[in-house]
Amino acid sequence: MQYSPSAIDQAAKKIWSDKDIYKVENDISKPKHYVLEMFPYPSGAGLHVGHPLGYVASDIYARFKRMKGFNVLHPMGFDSFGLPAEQYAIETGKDPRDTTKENIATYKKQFDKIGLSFDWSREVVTSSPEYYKWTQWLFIEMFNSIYCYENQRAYSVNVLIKHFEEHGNHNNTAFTTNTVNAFSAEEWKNYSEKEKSDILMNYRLIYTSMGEVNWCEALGTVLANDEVINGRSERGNHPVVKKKMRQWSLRMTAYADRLLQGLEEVEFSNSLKDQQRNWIGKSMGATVTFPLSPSKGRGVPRHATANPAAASILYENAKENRKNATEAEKKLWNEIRNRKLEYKFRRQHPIDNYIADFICLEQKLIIEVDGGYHTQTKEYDDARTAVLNELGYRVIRFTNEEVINDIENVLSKLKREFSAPTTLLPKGEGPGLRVFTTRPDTIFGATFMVMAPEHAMVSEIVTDEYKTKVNEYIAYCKSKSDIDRQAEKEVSGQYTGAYAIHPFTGKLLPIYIAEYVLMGYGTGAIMAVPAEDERDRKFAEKFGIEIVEIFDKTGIDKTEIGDKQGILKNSDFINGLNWKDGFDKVIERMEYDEIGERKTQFRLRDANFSRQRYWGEPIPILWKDEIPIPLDPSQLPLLNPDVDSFLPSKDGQAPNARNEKWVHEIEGYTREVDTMPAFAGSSWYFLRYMDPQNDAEFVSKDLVNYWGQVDLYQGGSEHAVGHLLYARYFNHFLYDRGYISHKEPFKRLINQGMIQGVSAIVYRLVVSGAGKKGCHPIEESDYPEIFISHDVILEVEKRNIEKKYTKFWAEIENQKIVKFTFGYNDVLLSSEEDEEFSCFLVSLFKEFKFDYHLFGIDIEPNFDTNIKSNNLKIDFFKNFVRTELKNIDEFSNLLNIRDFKESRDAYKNAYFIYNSSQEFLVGREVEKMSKSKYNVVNPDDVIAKYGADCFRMYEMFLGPIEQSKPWNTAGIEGVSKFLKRFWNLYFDENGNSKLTKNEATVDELKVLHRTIDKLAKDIENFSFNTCVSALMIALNELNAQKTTSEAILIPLLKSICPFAPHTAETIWSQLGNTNSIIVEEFPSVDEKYLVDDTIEYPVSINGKMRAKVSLAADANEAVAKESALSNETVLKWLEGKEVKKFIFVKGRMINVVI
RNA sequence: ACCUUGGUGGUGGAAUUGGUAGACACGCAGGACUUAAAAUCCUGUGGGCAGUAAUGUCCGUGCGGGUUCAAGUCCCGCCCGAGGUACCA
Repeated sequence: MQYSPSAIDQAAKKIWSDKDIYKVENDISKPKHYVLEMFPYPSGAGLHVGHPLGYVASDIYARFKRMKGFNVLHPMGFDSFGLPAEQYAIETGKDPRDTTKENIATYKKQFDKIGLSFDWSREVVTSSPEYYKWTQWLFIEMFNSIYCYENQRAYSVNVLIKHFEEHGNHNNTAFTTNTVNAFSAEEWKNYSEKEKSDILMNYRLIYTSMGEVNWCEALGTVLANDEVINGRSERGNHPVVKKKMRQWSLRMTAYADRLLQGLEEVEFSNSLKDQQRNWIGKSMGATVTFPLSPSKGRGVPRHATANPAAASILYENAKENRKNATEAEKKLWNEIRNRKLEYKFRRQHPIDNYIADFICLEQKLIIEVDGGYHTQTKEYDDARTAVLNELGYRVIRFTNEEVINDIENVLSKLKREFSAPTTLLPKGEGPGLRVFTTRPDTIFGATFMVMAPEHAMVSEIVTDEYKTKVNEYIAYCKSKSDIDRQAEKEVSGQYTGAYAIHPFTGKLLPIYIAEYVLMGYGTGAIMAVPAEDERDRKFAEKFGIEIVEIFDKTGIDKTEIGDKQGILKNSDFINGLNWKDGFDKVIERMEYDEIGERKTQFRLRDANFSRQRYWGEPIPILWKDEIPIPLDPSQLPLLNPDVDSFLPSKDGQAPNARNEKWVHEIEGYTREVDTMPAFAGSSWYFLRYMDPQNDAEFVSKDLVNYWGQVDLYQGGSEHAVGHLLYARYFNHFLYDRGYISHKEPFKRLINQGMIQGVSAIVYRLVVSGAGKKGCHPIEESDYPEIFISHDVILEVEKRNIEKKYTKFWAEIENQKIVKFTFGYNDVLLSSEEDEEFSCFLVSLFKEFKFDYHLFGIDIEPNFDTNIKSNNLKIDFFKNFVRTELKNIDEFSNLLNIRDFKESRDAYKNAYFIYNSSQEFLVGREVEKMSKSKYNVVNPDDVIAKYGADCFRMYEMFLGPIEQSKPWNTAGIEGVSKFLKRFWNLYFDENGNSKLTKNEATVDELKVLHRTIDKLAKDIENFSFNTCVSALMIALNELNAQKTTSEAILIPLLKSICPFAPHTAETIWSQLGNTNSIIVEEFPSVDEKYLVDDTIEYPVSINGKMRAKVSLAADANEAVAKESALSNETVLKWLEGKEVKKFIFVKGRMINVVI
């Protein structure tokens, strides 16, 4: 047989399919090894060259392990629910069930072309009912589970219900982040079904709550973050707003600590662990409440209700009273302390000139217990009540007997009082501004407060004077995504006119709103410490706010100055302490003063588990009277209903609502119409591969015990915090509920870098409005598309000071652009240099006949008019579209305008701004290869030309697996030549075997065993590029030695098998073997060929390599010194100098210091 | 902005983890074979300077400092690219 990649591929594949070589048996007598790829989404564009990088790598690993005697599970399947298929369905009306099937078929064909050793009998597809039946079952399991924070594990919700029935919610250890009113067992029993359901909803691991979504009114649908650009929809440029909707959520916060601890027992890279740790974001700190001040005068902390003149005496008396509490007082205190009645009570609390027995400040409710220690007259009591009422307090009295004999009645009376309306508190005495800080020790450096612009309290505290400005600023922030807000380089913010009061110093701290504070983190407000925080400092500098230094950093090495160093100063009672001691002391004081408390905060949020989409698992819930009831598992799977369109229903509900018959299929109930997110199915699929056809369980216990953890999980680092955390959470949950026997799903994880695409970027000019104050957005359809050649953009960019601006305003006068405003900086153009560009803009406007109305400018359409006061806003740099690579010339980056116009309807009438050579260039950007970015390169063509093995080895040869790099076929010829020469090592030009029984020489054996040794080590380390190099080196050396010995070439053939299985298999069978080489044993290393008798030592002078000396491998330092110092070159360097130091590292090098 | 990660010849990358920088391959240049081309094979190939040459010598791993006998590798401070930032998967 002649060398021919396609013939080799076919021959090998025939042998494998005849033998069904990849079928994996559950043979528990063999040691197992589970090698898994991250679940691919079967995109309509088919597999691209980026995917196989990881697949080939783990295929090599799996084949290697198999040849090493392991029973290797190496399955593949498809994460086939998701947005792209749905989007395609909306656009074309095609059923995603069909398109998904087609896409999967394409993928499988492509996988097989590459020669990946998957056992397709174990294929798992998330969108198949046989699979999602179990995803739905899991939903119900989680819905019916709660998490006990004391025992750190999940239980059935029945455990909690039983607890409620026996004890109410006293000593309830179920995890929740909500506040739940106290109730007794008796009360629980009397609650309605709805009330019970609502209470349990606080604890279920899957629960409903209100959550925010990106709502696009024009499209009538919820958009993914991906689909929103600058506050507008990617499709159609329509406005997008945040809207509250009822959502299902996954209570991941319950597992925050477990997910953190679990990282200790897995072999992930440190960087990946760091990413997860940072994502979970456990931080220790404190919440502090800063009282608010009215805009004029001073407010006081809410609990400081005593008459200031008498305060110190009153506090002393109160303390005394607490010590001498009566029996009734003690009993009542026991029942109401620690928020047992939801609200906080204080006892013996001074108010004005009195001391109340018990007081709830939130409710302005005072409880007096009569007949106790202080026996006043009725007149006195009445007078006192009158005064308290005057101050806005309600007073409720109980007798000693009532409390002692009928406490239940007392408590229920109290609860009734809570529901009575309370008057709103005046400004400055309100609930205060609550902040979370990880650095309570810096509290004396706090000189201002910053709230997120969307903080609910902003509207309450803003003074009339600042209302307009604050609203303008809020509108500005609304148009930006959280990411954009944080990425903003320019500091911005707006003063509200209000002040908070520093709880220790009483100083007034101005309250700002600013985009850099996000509502989603902590409490949505911060105490700003400009001395210690970079962003706070910048803010303070910009707004001229005082910066109080609080750390004395003298004596600390400049290079080491960082956070948490130095000794506290200007900090009252913590002066002279280090940060940690200050930290503890401040918290201690805050807790005593009841203005704050120690708090552990997680950044991790509960995961949203609802999608208002069609193409996902229907949520197996029925609603009856606002109560969600899970389906009985026997009714699963709940299939995706047929719908007349994949768009949302008329009232904005998920598409499933369109099929009303389905929604009301079961009488008296309404079906949940939301579906699950894509991560539902992909968070547990690795368990299903063990037992893919089991219809009775999601996986049998025996099989999960045998296959256990995934030994090697391979996938992209883009899944570091999403998929990997969800999957770990699901696995921990299943472990807790006793379904599987291991907590962590993935033992070892290798991150593959991405093969990136090089997208073609067509820049677009967006003219969006007019007016000095802000711009009035106009719809995309109001004017035609305008595209600009990339080099023109670069030209504009070059003239800008700030490199990354996104906006500029142009003022136009006498047909010339006279002034540009970039962001906040004015840039005056020197007329000469910018003549050309001015002209381009003017001609642009002429091209459009400059219809001002078109641009939303209300002004005479006359160029000679002075229109200085009206500004156009033109966005360049974040406005671009990507185009298919076939529309451009890969080398010159010229756009084929005709093809481009054809590619979308919207571009048919587009305008193009050329460069001075009348050319139109696209920009190129290296980014993730993805269908949506039109930068996909398909592997099929490569395989057709070079064969599967060449493709496999070339992908490996590109570089380290974990590194990302753009796809480039430049070096593929080298690998192709290698394979051909490798074939020619075994066969002459007539296709006859060249192998002989010649005895191998020592040199040949050295080459062989060093290669095998290198391969075995590098495969374990997932370093495949060096494996390919090693094989190339081996071939070069064996060719030079004209090796024909079987003793060398047969082991070599086996060692290349994991990398180039088609070539190895075909050579193997051509040599007359009838079994498959895949089941042969990987050759082992003979250590004796790895060592050399002599070593060539490099000799350095002062660290620079100057000479070489050959020494026996066991030479000692004395021998080395003698040899080195007598070397000619070394002597030349030594001339006139003495040897100060001689360094000898055995087996490595020699360094002579002179 | 934050978290993670990377930056080495014209290009992809190697470097036993602190010890000969540029393995292996592409590309390029020159040569052999050929009427010619392709394919194949051979030689050279980081840059500067000196030399006819062998060779010698200086510089050189994004930039600026530092530690060390010795730094691509460790430390400090920057610059740039990529991934993620919770509904792409």
